[in-house]
Amino acid sequence: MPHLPDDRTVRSPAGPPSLNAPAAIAPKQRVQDEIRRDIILGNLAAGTRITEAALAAKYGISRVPIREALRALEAEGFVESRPYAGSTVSAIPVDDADDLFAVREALEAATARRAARRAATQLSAGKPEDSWWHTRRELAHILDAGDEAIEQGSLELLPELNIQFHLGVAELAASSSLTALLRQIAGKIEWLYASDVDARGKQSWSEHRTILAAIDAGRIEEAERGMGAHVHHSRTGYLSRFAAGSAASS
Amino acid sequence: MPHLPDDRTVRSPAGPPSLNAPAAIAPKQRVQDEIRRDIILGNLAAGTRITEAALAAKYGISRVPIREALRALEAEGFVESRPYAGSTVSAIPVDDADDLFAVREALEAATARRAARRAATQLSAGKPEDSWWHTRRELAHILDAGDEAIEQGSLELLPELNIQFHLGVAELAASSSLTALLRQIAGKIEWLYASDVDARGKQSWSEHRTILAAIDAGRIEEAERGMGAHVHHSRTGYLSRFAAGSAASS
DNA sequence: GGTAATGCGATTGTATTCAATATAGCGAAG
DNA sequence: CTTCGCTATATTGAATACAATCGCATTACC
Repeated sequence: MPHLPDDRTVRSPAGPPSLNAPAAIAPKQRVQDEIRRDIILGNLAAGTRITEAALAAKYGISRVPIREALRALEAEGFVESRPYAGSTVSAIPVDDADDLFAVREALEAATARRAARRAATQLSAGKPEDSWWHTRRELAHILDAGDEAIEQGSLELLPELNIQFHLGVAELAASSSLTALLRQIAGKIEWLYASDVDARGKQSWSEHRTILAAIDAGRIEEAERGMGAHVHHSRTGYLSRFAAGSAASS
Repeated sequence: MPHLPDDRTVRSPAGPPSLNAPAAIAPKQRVQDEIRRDIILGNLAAGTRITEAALAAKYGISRVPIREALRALEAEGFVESRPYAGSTVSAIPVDDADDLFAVREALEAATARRAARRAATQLSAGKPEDSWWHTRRELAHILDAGDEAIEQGSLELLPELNIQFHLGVAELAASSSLTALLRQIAGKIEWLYASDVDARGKQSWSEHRTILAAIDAGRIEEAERGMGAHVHHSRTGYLSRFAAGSAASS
């Protein structure tokens, strides 16, 4: 964790507790993200036994938030738990890669279409909701950040930005069900791709602006087809690179 | 602890504590299922504010397992929580119905294909794993129970059996990722269908045997197409019945 | 010597208690 | 009369303490 130089056990004694932004994320959320990150990056190998006490000691908090984080990660499919038997790190779903991409293709095409339809509605009404503008602004920032990361050669930032972009589109679609599904799948995709961080995404990042433009203009069909093709490119790219023995047959 | 109607400290005085089946399900799991059931059946209306203390009092347990159950339900999309602001029952995802069915179609076609491919492998190897036989036997029971329920006119059993069948097929596919996704979607579909329990499934139940036969025989393509068509029938049936204003366009 | 019962340690599940935060209600100023 | 600010209470988040359960090693017994 090189980017956390400050001691995180310090209780932020100075400075306002929270102005308007909930900047101080809850410890539960923090450890959840941290553990998931460790799993995705391979710091926690599949099958590793996880004890709550060890995590509690590691992060300096009690077991209660650790438990909730583990339950959330269990729901996300990163750990598996049995009553009174503890939790273990799940196996990387490499066998499911092709199917996960297939589901994601249908899912993201749906979110893009919904987002474009909502944008068209907002445009015709002339009175966009501010939540729409908020998400739209975030997406612009994400696209800029990705371009800058590519220019500066810091490609390690792309995977996270990629997820944020796709989740942002799901936000524009204003469908909590689809967003939740995408979040679950995106985690797995990220997990699959983690070992090939560099070669990924750079070529497909530019497609994001095209997709977002179609959404903005309310071109429903174009947004749907564009997103479907985008995910499909990612799928074929992954399969050609890793040659997963999954069903490319028939 | 003002009053404890039933004495939960009693330790099942008669009978062995647990033979081989973990019959005594954990309270956490029990309340989770109970709350989800209440939400699906409409006993808890959308937008209802849920307080942990009330649930703890209702079920006679402390807040800790209640919290974990709520977190799990949050991950499943049935409740929404904000830090320090409590949880509320989510809205029925009626607007997402069409998209959910679309995703489910891709998902279940994938699980059916995987299941059939696995069956073909097991057949050619001549040495099926016992986990496969276990799930396969459960599926037979489920199909029989469904037929019997239809004969006896107790259609209220069909929705649960329907979910169990589809989850069973996912089990045959031996993909925890896809199973988790299907479980999440199935809950939503069940939620959507809850108001129309009777008219549902009876006509499509017979398709299950055809699909399972294709899986058993290892006819991969037939299984995939059969399951896809099956889900598609369900989709059009739902849309024609409820006429959701979702995108039937293009 | 092998097998099954049993005690022990480790770990998870639950209860209780305290701290942090948000929301509702009230009062005062404009 | 409206609106802004503040306090008061209710509710969630976290920490500590206790109980229940599982796995394993030891040991008694056949």
